[in-house]
Amino acid sequence: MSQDASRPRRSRRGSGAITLHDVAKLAGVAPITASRALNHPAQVSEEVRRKVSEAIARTGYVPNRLAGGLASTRSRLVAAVVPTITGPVFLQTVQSLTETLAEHGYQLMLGQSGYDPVREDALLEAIIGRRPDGIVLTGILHSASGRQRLLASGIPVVETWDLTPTPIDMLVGFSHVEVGCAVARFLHGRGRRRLAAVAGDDERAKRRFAAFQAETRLLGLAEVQSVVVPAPTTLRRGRGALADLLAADPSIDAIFCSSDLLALGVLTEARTRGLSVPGQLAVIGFGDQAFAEDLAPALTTVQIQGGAIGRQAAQFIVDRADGRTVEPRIVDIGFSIIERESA
Amino acid sequence: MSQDASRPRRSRRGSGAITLHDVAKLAGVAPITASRALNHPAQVSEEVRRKVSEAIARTGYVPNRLAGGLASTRSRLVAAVVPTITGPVFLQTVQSLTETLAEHGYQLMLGQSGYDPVREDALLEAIIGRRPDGIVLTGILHSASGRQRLLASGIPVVETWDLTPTPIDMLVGFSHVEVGCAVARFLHGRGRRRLAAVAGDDERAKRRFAAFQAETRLLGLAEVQSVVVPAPTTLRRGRGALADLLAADPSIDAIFCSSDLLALGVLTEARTRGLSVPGQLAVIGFGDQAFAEDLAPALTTVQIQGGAIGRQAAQFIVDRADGRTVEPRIVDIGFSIIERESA
DNA sequence: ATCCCAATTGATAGCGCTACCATCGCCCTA
DNA sequence: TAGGGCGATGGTAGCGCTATCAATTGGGAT
Repeated sequence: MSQDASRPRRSRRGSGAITLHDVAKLAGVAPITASRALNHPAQVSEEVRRKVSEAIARTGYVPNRLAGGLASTRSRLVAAVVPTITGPVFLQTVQSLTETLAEHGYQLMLGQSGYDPVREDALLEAIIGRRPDGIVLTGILHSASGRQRLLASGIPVVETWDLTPTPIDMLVGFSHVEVGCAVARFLHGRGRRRLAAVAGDDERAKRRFAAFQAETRLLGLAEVQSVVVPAPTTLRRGRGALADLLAADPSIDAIFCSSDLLALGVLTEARTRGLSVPGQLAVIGFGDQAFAEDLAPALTTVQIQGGAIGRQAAQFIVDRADGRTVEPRIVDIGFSIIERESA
Repeated sequence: MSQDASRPRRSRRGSGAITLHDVAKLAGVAPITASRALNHPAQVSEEVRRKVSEAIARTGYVPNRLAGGLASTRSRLVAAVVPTITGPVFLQTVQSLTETLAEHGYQLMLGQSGYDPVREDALLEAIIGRRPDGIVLTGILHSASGRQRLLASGIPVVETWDLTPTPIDMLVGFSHVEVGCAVARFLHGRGRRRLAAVAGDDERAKRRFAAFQAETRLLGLAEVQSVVVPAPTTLRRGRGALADLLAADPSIDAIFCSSDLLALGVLTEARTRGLSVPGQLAVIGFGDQAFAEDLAPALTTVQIQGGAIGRQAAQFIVDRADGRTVEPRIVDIGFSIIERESA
């Protein structure tokens, strides 16, 4: 009787929500048994499972994953970092990443690194503080200090959309160098001799461009005309780029664009100038956005399986979280040139 | 001496990472003081602040937000739900949402509801389980049971991209009905008399279309020709839609498209058919995507300040989290018709 | 000197959950 | 019958942090 007489010294805080204890009480089992019924159903009897799920249905209980994560050191949260979500390039990857993770009970945290290294650092801190079970980096060249922090955090990291010999941890991507070479050879094979390029000013686009240029030289063609446009690549930049390119050298007969949107800009500008594509000018894009195949002329472009990248990245993280060893840790997803009408 | 002699009965688990206790010890203060130095710096002396930040720098400590969230019932996590991230419509909103939240120390969790109500329910459960400080719903008509769950969770909810008299909680959007009416009047004012529409089959697009149709009748014009295209709206659908529309009635002189991408499809198809825009056909889009202004002809379209929606939604949630009362809880962000060349 | 108040700092006790170990039957082997 | 092994359940003790209250100090005000 007296055990209850003295009011608790401090007031309870808590959210007031239904907890696992409430469910357990209602089901007539110990809290830990209720926990097992949810997380390791094979370990409890059929009857317990039934009673617990009944109690959950009756109470509308939703497990507190913060508490679960804290106790088990598994947050079931995965962070994805993109430069900016409005760039359409990584969307497919983010989408399939989200979906694949959801299938395994993981939730995606989205971070935008923007173009500011200070923000990038703050973002990393915010992410690591949430103790995600994995971090997916897409299209970002992180600072050395960021790399250091990621390493120190011990969180599985998947870098994507690139291929480097020394990944932080795991990697799924493709070779931008090979893309550049392949496009140069492709255009050459189509009889084009005066190649030009519109390159975004991000690291990867530059690498594609450099390889494109190198391969062009190897093929004994004229020096590549080029313009570099600041990120993000837009239709407008594409229009402007063609204008600049033409002003510098009206004889160009092919253009490799750093993105499909840029290519659409080039196509648009070419049309307004009465330049026929592919007759006078071949145009090839990069990304194979959904709209590419339905343009007039249909856009020839480099296709990257963005969805496959996301799925593989998710798989990497799930495997790692389940304690499986991930081998090999580098997956080259490849690319292909989709021949349509524009080149 | 003996206090240390008996080993702890059970092995420690823990992540092995630096904790606030380690930092506090190094700084020579109590853990709670170190906590305050971080979270309520005004409450501690200059010296403590200095010692603690020094200890943090030396150890590379990153606070565990799961633990913090559990203890304070404030996760500093905000969930955003979009139908699919690959639809470009909400990107601007998601971007500004992420950014604004980041400025206030919040992180965004992204969920895709897809088109499957079962997944929607699972998503809601995953979200609520994380105890976010707010949930932003964009462009989704959630099931009644979902609405119920959100209400029961007590988490602040912001619905966006729409205007309903009975929001779950807070709302920032605009009237799709007004958009439909305004576009009809706009086209009428431009001398168009045989209006047509390409509508996506989501709830909002249908409402815009219905209003467009109603207003057309009010203006005494001919019945609106229309096609409904399944989500997601793509360039291809736009091309097909124009073909269908023309087949049904070659005399149409204006088309209201449910998205800019659809409009681009219509523009593309019109061009391949030698139909002049805006001469023979006026085209008006919806969304004012970045590319709209640089098309040839530049696309006349309905502009929605997606970024403003995201910012306002973030503000709502931050205000609520800070205990401020949010009033009014409904914000009409409006829209405007951007006149360019296509209509 | 006495009291009061504010400013600092600290001790305590959880937040809601799960890892770890212990316990309890029960059946099987010897 | 004793011992061993296994499956199911429970008790305990935290995960790393912060809300709450308590204690201490150092001035003013009286």
